[in-house]
Amino acid sequence: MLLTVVVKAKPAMPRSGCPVSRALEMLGDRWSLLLVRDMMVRGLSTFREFQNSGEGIATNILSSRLQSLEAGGIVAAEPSAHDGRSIHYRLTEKGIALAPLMLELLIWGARHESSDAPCAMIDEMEQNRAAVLAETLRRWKERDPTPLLPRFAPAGKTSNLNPAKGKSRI
Amino acid sequence: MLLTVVVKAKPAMPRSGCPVSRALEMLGDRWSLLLVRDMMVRGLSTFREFQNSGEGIATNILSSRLQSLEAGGIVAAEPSAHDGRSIHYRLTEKGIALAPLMLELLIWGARHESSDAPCAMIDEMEQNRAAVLAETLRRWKERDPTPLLPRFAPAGKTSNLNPAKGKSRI
DNA sequence: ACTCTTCACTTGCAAATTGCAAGTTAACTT
DNA sequence: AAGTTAACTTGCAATTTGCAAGTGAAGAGT
Repeated sequence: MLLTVVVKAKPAMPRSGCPVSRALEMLGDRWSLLLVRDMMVRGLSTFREFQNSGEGIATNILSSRLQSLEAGGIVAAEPSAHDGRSIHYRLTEKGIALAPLMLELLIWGARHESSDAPCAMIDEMEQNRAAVLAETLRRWKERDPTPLLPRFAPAGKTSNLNPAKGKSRI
Repeated sequence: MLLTVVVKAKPAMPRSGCPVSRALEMLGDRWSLLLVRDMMVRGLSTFREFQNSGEGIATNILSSRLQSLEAGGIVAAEPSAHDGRSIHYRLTEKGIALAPLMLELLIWGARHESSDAPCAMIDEMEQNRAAVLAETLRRWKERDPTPLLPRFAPAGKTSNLNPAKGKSRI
């Protein structure tokens, strides 16, 4: 049948052996890290959820990115137990290992580009990096889909990070 | 004269207010962070140096990316004092603030993608994040162009990070 | 059992971006 | 004064992206 899988344009060039360059080969585009974010901090896992995630990714691009992330060992796809149509994409260990990077990206973005993230939340995360990462890892391990962060666009509710009232002492 | 500066395709879409998304609008491509890396840890600063940096960026793309980074306030261009042709690109505060992100990217890349970075070096950086970042900041402030990291491709020499023999106690 | 949705993708195509090679201009060097 | 170098443009072909409209299999509703 000779299936032709055209995933994410890796058109020859082996680039340099610099780890930064290698990492960017996989993640250096507009969408890949956004999908990782959706899985990591917003608890999304299906095609449909990513599609409605709010950034307006085209379905063909979404499909292509999911494939390249899977090919790169960052996400794993598993069929849903309750719905034969549905597929759940989940971060692998390699994928969840992007958490520190994601956190720094988030902090930098909030500090230096205009964003809807409240300053207090960013302050808190910046001062409790380890706790945030621990909580992120916990969610991943326990398959806890509760969003760690709100969506920031549609006047969402506040974060789950503040230990004030929440049950989890992060 | 109506100069038309076509910088880096930001073609309308205001995306979401998520800080991660905003950060990726500026940095989410194959080249931008590579240029930041060149400036941050390899001490490069001129067009020519970036061009010969080893990743094979095309000159028109390089030009376009430098413009977008400048427009985004991440780098600043200043004419060379000694050579009227030459322009030095230097990270701004906003740019050097990407250091933690860059470090995590480097660590992740080295750990999870094949790279030429020696494990010992990565171990060291991972355990001394704060020191590495402090040294990076110092270099930036003092305009010290000595590479913090080697080029990893052409069998370069080892890092400047190891305090064993180096003068700087990081 | 039959129809209507929903889910996860494809496909076709136009528009935008990228990469390559070949200029161009002003500033050194000899 | 001629040649070289730095920093870019320009033209154009090859990719890649984005949009709209399918497709096929699995569930839901009746």
